[in-house]
Parts: sequence; C-alpha cells; structure tokens
Amino acid sequence: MTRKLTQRGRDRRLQILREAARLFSERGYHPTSVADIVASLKVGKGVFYWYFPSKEELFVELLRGAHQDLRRRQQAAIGDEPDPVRRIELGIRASMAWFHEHRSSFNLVQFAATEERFAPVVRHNREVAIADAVRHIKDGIVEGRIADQDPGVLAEAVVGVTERLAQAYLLERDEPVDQVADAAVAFCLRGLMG
Amino acid sequence: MTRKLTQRGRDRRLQILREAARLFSERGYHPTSVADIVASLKVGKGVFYWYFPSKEELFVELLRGAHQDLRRRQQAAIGDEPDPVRRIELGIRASMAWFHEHRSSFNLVQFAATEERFAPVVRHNREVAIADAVRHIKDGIVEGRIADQDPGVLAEAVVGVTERLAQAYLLERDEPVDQVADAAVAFCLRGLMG
Amino acid sequence: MTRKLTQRGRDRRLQILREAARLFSERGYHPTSVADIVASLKVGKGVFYWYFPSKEELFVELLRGAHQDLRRRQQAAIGDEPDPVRRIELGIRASMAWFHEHRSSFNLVQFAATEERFAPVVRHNREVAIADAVRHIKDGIVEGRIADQDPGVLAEAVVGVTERLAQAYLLERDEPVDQVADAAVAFCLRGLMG
Amino acid sequence: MTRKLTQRGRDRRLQILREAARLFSERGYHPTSVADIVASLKVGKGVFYWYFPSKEELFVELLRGAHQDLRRRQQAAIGDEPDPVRRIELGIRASMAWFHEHRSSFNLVQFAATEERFAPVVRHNREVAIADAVRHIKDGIVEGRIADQDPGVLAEAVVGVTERLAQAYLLERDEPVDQVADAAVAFCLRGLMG
DNA sequence: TATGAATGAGTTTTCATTCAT
DNA sequence: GATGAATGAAAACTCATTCAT
Repeated sequence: MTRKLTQRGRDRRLQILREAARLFSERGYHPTSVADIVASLKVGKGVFYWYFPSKEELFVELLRGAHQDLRRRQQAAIGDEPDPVRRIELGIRASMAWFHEHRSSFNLVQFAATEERFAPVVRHNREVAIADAVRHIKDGIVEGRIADQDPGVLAEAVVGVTERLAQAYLLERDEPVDQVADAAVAFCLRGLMG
Repeated sequence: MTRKLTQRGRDRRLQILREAARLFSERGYHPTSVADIVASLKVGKGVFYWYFPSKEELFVELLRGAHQDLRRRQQAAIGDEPDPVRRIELGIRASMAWFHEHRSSFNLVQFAATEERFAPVVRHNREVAIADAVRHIKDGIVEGRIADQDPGVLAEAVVGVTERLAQAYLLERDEPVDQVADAAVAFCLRGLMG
Repeated sequence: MTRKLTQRGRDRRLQILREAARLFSERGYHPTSVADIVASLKVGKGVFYWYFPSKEELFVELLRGAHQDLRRRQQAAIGDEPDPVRRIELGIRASMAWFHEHRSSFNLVQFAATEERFAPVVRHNREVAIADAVRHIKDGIVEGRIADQDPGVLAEAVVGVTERLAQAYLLERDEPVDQVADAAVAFCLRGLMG
Repeated sequence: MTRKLTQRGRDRRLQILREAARLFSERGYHPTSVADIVASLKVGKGVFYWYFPSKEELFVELLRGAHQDLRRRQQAAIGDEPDPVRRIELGIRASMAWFHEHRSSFNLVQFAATEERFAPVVRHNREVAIADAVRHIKDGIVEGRIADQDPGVLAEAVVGVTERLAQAYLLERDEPVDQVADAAVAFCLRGLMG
C-alpha cells in the first residue's frame, strides 16, 4: 500500500515525519495531536492522512527508522576494525554522535517502551543492538581483553552507561559530544576489563 | 485540603494507588483510563475522585512516592557504613532489590520522563539520586579508591548500569536479584576504579 | 414529611438555609454544590439531607421565603395608611430596606426566573407583588392622584425602577438605603402622576 | 486563533449561536447541555467544538453580541436627533423593538448577572448602556427639560422601566410592541421631568 | 493533492444523592 | 443526628479519523 510519490511528495512526507518527531519528543506522543502536527506545518489534516495511514503507524516508522539509522551509523564507524575493544569504543562514540544529532529520537524510544502496543518494537530493536555489542564482547573475551562474564550483561551495561550519559549530558546539559563520549568510553572500558 | 480519612479510607486510597500503578505500568499511562482503574477495583467512578483530585495528580504522587521509597531503602541499606566503595555497592544492591519488588514503578518513571508535564518531577528526582551517589563517589576519590573524574558523570554511569540491568534481567527475564546485583556491582566497581 | 425538629435542629436548618443563600448569591446556584455548602459549615453531607430533601427544594424554599418575607415587610410598613400614593411610597421604601438587608435574595430570584423549573414560582411571586401594587394604584387613580392608565403597567414600572436602583446602588455600589429609596420614590411618583 | 471559515462554516457557526441562544433562553444555561444543542441541530458533538472553544465562551459571545447589537439599534434609531428628550424616547422605542425581536437574549443577560464568572461581562455592558443614556439625560438637564438629579440614577430608572415592561408585556404576554413602548415612554418621560 | 468540515466514541471530571456505620 | 464513603448518570471536552468539495 506504499504510495507512489513524486519528489515533492517525498519531501512532504519527510517534513511531516520530522515535525512529528520534534513535537512527540518535546511534549510527548499523546499530548501531540495530529491536529498539532499539521497546524505546525500550516497544512490541512488531509495531508497527514495522505502520507500516513495513522498516527500510530507514523510513530512506529519513526521508531524503526531511528533504530536502523543508529545501527548503520555504528556499523559505518566500526568498519572492519580488527580490535574488538576498539570496535566497542567506536560503537559508543558513534552512538553518542548519533544521539547528539537526533536528540528527538531519544524520548520516542523511551516512551515507546512504556506502552503495550509499542513495547515489542522497542524490545526487538534492543535485542538487535545488544546482539551487535555481544559479538564484539565475545571476541574480546576470547582475546582475554574483556572479563569473562555473561556477554549479554556486559553489553547491557555498556548500553546503559552510554544512553544515560547521553541523556544527562548531551540532551539535558548540552555538553560537547566528545567529552561525553570520552567519559562513557573510559567508564565502559574499565568496566569491561578483566 | 487533604481529606480526613478513616482507616477504611486510607486502605481504599492505597488500593487505588497500587492498582493504578499496576495498570499504568502494564499498559501505559494514557491507555489506562480512570474508568479502567475503578472497574478493575469494582467500585464506582466517584471513588477515584474522592481520593485523588485527578489522574494526573495520582500519577505524580506515584512518581514521588516511588522516589522517596527507593531512597529510603538505599539509605537504610547503607546505614553508617564507613567505606565509600562499600556504600556504593550497598546502594546498588538495595536499588536492585527495590526494583525487583516494585517492578511497576520502573515503567512509570520511564514514561514520565517523556511527557512535558511530568518531566520536571523526574528531573528533580534524578538530581537527588545523583547527588546521593556523588557524595560517596567523592569520598572514594579522596581516599584514592575511585578514579579522579567528574563524580557526576560516574554517578550517572552507575545509575545507568543499575537501571539497565534491572530492566533487562529483573523485569524482562526475571533472573534472581542477587545475580543481577552481583553483575551490576562488578561492572560498576571496575568502572569506578582508578 | 416535615420533620419534627428540636430547637437545635431548627437552628441548624436555618443555618444551612442562610449559608446556601449566601453561596448561591455569590457564585450562582449551579456553581455552588451541596458539598460546598456543607464544607463551608464544616459538617458532613448527611446533615444537608437530613434537613432538606434536595438542593432544588431548598432553593424553592428560599425563593418562597424571600417573597413572603418581603411581602410581610411591605404590609407592615404600609399598615393602614389611608393615602394610596403614600402607601406606594411606603412600599417602595420598605422594599428597598428589605433588599438592603437581604442582598443575597436578589440574585436568587433573578436566577430562578431564567430556569424552566423555577420560573413558575417566580412568575407567581411576581404576580402577587404586582397585584398588591395594583390595588394601591387603582385607589390612586380613583382619587385622581395617579394617571389613568393600565394599573398593571404602572405597577410593573414601579417595581422595575425599585429593583433596578436597588441592584445598581444598594448592591453594587453600597450607597445609603435612604438616598436610594428617595430617588426611587421621586422617579416613581412623578412617573405615576397624572 | 480565530479559525479561517468558509461560507458554509460561517453559516454553521451562526446556526449554532442561534440554537444555543434559543435553548439557553428556554430552559436555562446549565440545563442545556452541549449535547442538547448539537442534537437539536442534528450534527456531531465535534461540530460545536470546531466553532467554539467552550460552552462558556459561546455564551460570552452571545452576551457581548446582544449588547452590541442592541446598542447599534439604539444608535441607529437616535441618529442625530437634536432633542435630548426625544433621543431618550427613541432609545426606549428602539430597545423595545429589539427586545421584541430578540426575546431569547433577555433571559441570557438575566442569568449571566447571577453567576460569578459572567457577572463582569454583564456589569460592563450595563455600564456602557447607562453611560449612553446619561449623555442624553445630562443634555436634558442642561436644557431644563429634565429634573436636576443624579443622571446615573435617572438612567438606571429608565432602563429598569423599559426592561421590566418588555419582560412582563412583550415576552410574557406578547402584547403589541408599540403599546408597550408607549407605556414605557410615558412613564419614563414623566419620571424624568423636572 | 489538499482543505475545512464533520463524526462520534472515548476521556476526564462533577455532583446530587444514597448508604453503612 | 451525623459522618465519611460510595454511586453512577451526565456533563464538558478531545481527538483520531473520514468526508465532501
């Protein structure tokens, strides 16, 4: 049912996605009505439903898009780096940079996790992210560079540190990305070491 | 303007708080209507508004109550332990135990952070929690037991690890509290070490 | 179904009537809830329903009571004054004094006139009041002291002036009763003269 | 924030205003629910809130609209008549005609005066109306055609007579406008004469 | 494609009244 | 007589979605 869109149509679609993300992130998903979104773009309500079947589907698209985009960013950063510990570091730094540029996505995921209908999507995305990290961690353990503990636990811990510092220092306090990334990397690498 | 309540009244109030927390946590705040809450308790709609001025205020009370309760639990666990690193460990373990017993509170805070009107409460609660941890971390730094880095950052990292592992292993996978706590403590203490 | 009341009971009843009249008049009938009334008296809700079958009936009682009381006051003032014009003057002055002392009743009647279920009571009360005035006016016409016009119209006009000046100067501007009464009498007597 | 409306929209809006006025006036403001209004127009509930932010605001608009409309009617009737007494007469007659054509507005104002939140609007409207009348009365006093008394009091008296006779004879008894106007003019002019 | 208009189920909240103690 | 608790119908209002133009 994906509509064939002209260039102009694709632009419109993207514009709506971005504005929705911004408003959802600022005020919350429920407090942002479809009317708010279209009003903020100064278009009629029909426009929204021309490009999206429902508010809910748009939100899920945002969710999936954010996950894919972040993941691509991590993979691009890691490239074919052979050192697993260095790969983890690059992953943390890439994530931090991405969070910095896509501040609005942060809240969306946070929110989605708390609502029954969106939770499965979030859960799936998280599993993928953890599986990615677990691979590097396992390699590190094999090389004796990382403590021989449950790699899943270590991966969750790394993600926990990264997201928390992003939230507290990037989003709330607007500190320079590099410094925050440095701090996250330092803590995580120590935490991982055997 | 707090109502004078009999014992029965206090029980009812508590019952509503608990049921609301359960439903909010299971389905989400917005998808849970006041009608759902009272129906689930098999009482009339008026009962809710006899005890709470609004759904919103009940939610805030839940938020503040959770924060206070967790904090008390941490303080009780720490007692007058002189070793700052040990204090941090005790704090992590107490938090983990509390999360285990109050699984519903977890989602609530998560959600609240994403909605404009509740965010300030969450922010305040977090600041208090971080300030608590910072005190122990500073002591640890003075004693040379903890890396001489921004104590706020370290505190956020510890909280990030603890909450993430609680979420992933206690709530989603129902693993034994002690094991999850051990893992969190291990990671954090390594992460903190100088 | 009138309850047998002890002295204390009669006091309570009166107290409720007065408080209700005050609140109805200050805020309006609908915006004043039974809960407001009993809260303002610091008693339980049961008290209200012990003395009155419903909010509506209490209101009607206030309405009827006000009418009767005002009428008695007028009759007492007029006594057996033989001069019809003088009787009208005394009636106006008595009304003005009564309005001054029962400011709250004013709004009640005003409101009651606008609501379907109370309008008949108001209409009836007004007819009685007009009929009273008409008697004096007819006498005045017979004596040639008052213009020979429809006495009903003249009566309404007199009432209109009296109430309007009471409202504007007694209630809203708190001017001395006598002065307001003088003004009303002056205007009305000129208006009536042949 | 006023919505851009098409012709159809403006018609709808007006239709709602009129229907609301009719129902408020017949049954009272509170006994008339928004549901009643839209049901009576056979449209959905959302229509009401598409055109008006709240029942309360619609009511205030009705109030202000009535005031302005009556005032315009008076001014049009008075034109540039040089004789102040004649101006007053024309004002009374114009008001009477307007009351006759807008019977529903009458009750609304009456009601509004009794409720805290609407009273200020009524008070303001009345002040304007009185100020209008006062101007003519002052002129009349200067010319020695009107009793040298507080013009505000005289204005209130005139308004009191006019409204009362309109209420009693136009609305309740459906008498011919001209006759009622004649009676009001007669009484008022006598009442004003020096 | 796009707009303003319309729908109506669903939400929060109020409140007169009744009940149990 | 009196209280706090409970009821539940009904109110105002919201908003995702659809429709007519």
